Amino acid sequence: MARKKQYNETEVIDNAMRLFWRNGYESTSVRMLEKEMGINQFSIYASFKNKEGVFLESIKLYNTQIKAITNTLEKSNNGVEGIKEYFLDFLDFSREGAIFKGCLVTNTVNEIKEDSSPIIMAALKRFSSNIRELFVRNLKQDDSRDVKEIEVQADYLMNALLGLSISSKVFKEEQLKGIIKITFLHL
Amino acid sequence: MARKKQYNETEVIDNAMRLFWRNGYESTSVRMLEKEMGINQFSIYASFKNKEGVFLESIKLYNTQIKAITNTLEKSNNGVEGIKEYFLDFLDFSREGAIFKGCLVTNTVNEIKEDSSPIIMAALKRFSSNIRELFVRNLKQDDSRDVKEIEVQADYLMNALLGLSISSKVFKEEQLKGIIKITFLHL
DNA sequence: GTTAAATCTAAGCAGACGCTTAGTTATTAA
DNA sequence: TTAATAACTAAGCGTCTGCTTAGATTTAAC
Repeated sequence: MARKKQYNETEVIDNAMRLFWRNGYESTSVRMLEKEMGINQFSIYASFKNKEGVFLESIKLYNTQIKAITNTLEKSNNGVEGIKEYFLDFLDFSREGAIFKGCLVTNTVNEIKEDSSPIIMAALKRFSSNIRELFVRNLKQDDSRDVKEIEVQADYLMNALLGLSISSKVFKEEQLKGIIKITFLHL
Repeated sequence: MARKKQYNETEVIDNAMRLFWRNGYESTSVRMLEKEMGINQFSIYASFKNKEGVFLESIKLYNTQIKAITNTLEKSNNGVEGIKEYFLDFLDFSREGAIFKGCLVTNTVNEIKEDSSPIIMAALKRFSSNIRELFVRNLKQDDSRDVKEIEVQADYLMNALLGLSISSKVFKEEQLKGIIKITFLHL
């Protein structure tokens, strides 16, 4: 029989994901992935088929890691307050020290052209639609809420969250806190 | 003496800008610019120095074109209502038929890495800071407004606008209208 | 008409891209 | 210990990148 893989796939994908996150999809080269993942190009292609495959696995891992936050949202019965906490947790999750990297998914949605990478685009849309559904669920917990308004409010919250992914790269942390405060003022 | 340029610089930049807008900065190649601008690579480099130069001129032109919208904002005394109109006008400006291209500046901020293109990044920051100042100006028109809150509200509005640049690529037009409506509800 | 200068076209540079192939090394079950 | 097999390294494939160079063409002042 043959020898076993000398590396742990989850570990090398974690490195890949962090690189994509910092650097974007297109401008991350396979040579860079090689160095960051610590394995040879051949091994990359053997394990993940191609660059797109590495990215899809990165999204999966990102999803798993962000689950720690979404889980508290999923299990909370705090309605709007729970969503607000999610916003703050997300900011914490998306930072590396003082640097905010935004949301990996949002970054990539904004970068990728639908027709050049339809598989990636589909994965990204699935991801964000899941979060929107969590917002809807939490909004429904508040009985006083107009049912017809809930969908619109979920869109509004998604818009604010997408905005934060960019704002966090430009604004100071204090400003971000202010933005979140106002976003939830009238909900 | 020598012959004159066979092309109008503003016209070819208009074509370049539209291509950057549709396609992003990095993934727009000089060969693509050649075809879209309708002039040879040599002429591109002779007139604009390099790809970065073409983009900087594109931003300038974008700025000029969006001035038509910001001017009404600048001259209006409608306070918050004026800003709301700006949001709607921006959506109209950023569409090409049924396709929303987002804001050229926001798209690029999200794509570019600060240390790889500092000149471009500086130009982009200048642009968005100008818009924020317009928001502050309009918010101040409303006397009942808490002065300390104005800066935070301007950040909040910028966040919503940045969000719209992405949302418009993902959500339906009806949803966008709903988002804008709620964004201004409590202001 | 001549000359000078700036335009134009088209070919090509070095380097980076995603991905593959050839050949060596290590590991496992018989 | 052997033989099979998969992971490894390293070199290289064709194509594209931003940018330059060489040479022909056009224009305008003298």
